[in-house]
Amino acid sequence: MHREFYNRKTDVVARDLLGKILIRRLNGELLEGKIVETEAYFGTDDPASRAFHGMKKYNLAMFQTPGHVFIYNVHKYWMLNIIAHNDGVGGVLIRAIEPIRGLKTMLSNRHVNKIYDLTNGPGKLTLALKVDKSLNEVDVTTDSNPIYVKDNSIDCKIQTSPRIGVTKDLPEYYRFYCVDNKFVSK
DNA sequence: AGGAAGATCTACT
DNA sequence: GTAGATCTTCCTA
Repeated sequence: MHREFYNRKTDVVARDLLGKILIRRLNGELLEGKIVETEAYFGTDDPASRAFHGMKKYNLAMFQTPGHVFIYNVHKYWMLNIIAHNDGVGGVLIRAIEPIRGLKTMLSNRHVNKIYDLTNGPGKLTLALKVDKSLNEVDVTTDSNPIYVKDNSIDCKIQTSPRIGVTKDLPEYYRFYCVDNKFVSK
């Protein structure tokens, strides 16, 4: 996906990322999944955002070029975000993917047997894809990188809801997911 | 140096 | 449905 895709309003990009293919290059193998659930987070106006308290060492990626990855830790798990904004600051949290390729490796990375439990949550999918802080600030618009996003036609009905797990949410709905998809988080 | 918070997950009832 | 585990980072001293 080209840079301009991410250089738009954060919630628009979050919605448009549904259906796109997330690819992780790991030890010469490609692990792929279709994005089926996302959330938009903004800058200093969004109390749930990691950028709410301003620029810090750990959240620098949030303030930089759209199309890069921002990785943050919460409760022992790594969260995968893609920076997307034009006027201001923002990022898209990848909350769930539908595994397409490299199932065997993902299952062993997670030590589970059931594919519906494999990548249906932000902490689960980063474990399955072996994503951690070392991938912070990687550019997902470059296909030779260890993690990137490929275009794909949208083939799901989109639904919105309040964001999950946040203590101080905004009044608008900023969670987007594919209706009736079995790989969306619960 | 210590405490608290957090965009979570799992295992149990 | 609720509790507890667990880790990275920040804040205060």
